[in-house]
Amino acid sequence: MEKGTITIRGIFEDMLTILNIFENRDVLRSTYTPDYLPHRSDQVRALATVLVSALRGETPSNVLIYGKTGTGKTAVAKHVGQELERTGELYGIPCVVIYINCEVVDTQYRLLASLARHFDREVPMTGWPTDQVYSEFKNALDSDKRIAIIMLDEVDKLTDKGDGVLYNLTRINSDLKKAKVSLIGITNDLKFTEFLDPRVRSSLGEEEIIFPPYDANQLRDILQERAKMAFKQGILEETVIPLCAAYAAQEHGDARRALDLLRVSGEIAERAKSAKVLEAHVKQAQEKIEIDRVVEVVKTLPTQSKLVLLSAVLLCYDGNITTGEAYNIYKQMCRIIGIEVLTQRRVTDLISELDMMGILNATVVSKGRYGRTKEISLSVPIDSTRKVLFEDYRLKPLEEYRPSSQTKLYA
DNA sequence: CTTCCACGGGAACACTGGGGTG
DNA sequence: CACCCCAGTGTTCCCGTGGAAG
Repeated sequence: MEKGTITIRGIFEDMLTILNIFENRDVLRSTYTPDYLPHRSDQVRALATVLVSALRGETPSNVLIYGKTGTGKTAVAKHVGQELERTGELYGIPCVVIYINCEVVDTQYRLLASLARHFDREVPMTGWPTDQVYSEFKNALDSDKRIAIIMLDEVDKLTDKGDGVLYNLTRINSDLKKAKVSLIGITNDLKFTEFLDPRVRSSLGEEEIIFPPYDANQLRDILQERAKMAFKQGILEETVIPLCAAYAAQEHGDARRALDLLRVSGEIAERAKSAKVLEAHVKQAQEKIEIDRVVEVVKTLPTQSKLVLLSAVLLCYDGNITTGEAYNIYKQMCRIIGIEVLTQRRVTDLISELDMMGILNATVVSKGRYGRTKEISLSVPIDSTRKVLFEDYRLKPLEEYRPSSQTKLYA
């Protein structure tokens, strides 16, 4: 950055003269739902085929939708849902589509509560017994003749006790006099059903729709489609879109990722005052996205997890880390900054969580006579992680801390 | 075959933030 | 108001278990 000698005068003119390469940047955001979904007509048709019976006054089968992230599950489901409601209105058949994202609403109570609130029933955030909320919802729903489609996005995120609600919901039809319910579960966890109560599994999975990942060609089509709306004419170098598509195809064909990449590439080009978006910008964007992701995740970690991560960071300089060593360092650091020390049991859980988030890599290794441990390695850039960790004021005192070698197992 | 260490499942508990009731 | 009920969450405690070095 320059020193504080910038001239204020003219600064805005300067900024405004930057070529605005975007026509409409929001088109590239993940919140934007396009009207046209390339390469998904099979899935749209499949879902519509199931739901059409609602318009004939029958209860549609429950549906389970599988597919990795960014394969268009949510977009398709919402789209078909809207279309169903619209058509229902046209024909005078009351269809209600309720969309719930279980990543936010992730407990039975909250799920039932938000369903009830959808029918304008007042339910407190907490406090009631669950069955009371359940019957509140049931009564509200049953007050009229209608068909309700409940879409549960990311059902797998419903925590362990979640299958209790699912079980109730799949059986709710026998309790209802006038209304009918059918469920649409959306998940990106292919093994989700293995975990489920068999009764729920068979009922929820009456119909299954698979969303395969996009290949590079399909991603290119999608990007092309959006780029037309997002950028001004002739701004993109020809290789940009294929490159974005190729990168994203490597990451399990995630369309969201591809769009992000394209948008960030554009933003980088814009900031570099380039008249065109070049291949190099895409490469920069790829790195930036990865780093941003890590920084964001690490920053929002709870203190204890940060501490555990920090001990891994400090240890990773001398090769592989085992839980035992990491735990010792962790303990010392807790004492230094006066934070309560968690049990080893808990710490292994925290490590597993970090593993899940892709910050660490932990694999169980058996060292024969010397027992069994998890071998930990960092899977993120060390230095930026360190930096982010020390941004937390509670960890600040540890900046000088060096793990003492007395913790080595063999004396 | 033994031995050793941490893994990881499950139960139990403490605590939080809310409600209803007398 | 005091008191008990409830769901949810984070934690500790207890314990059976894996598996290769010795």
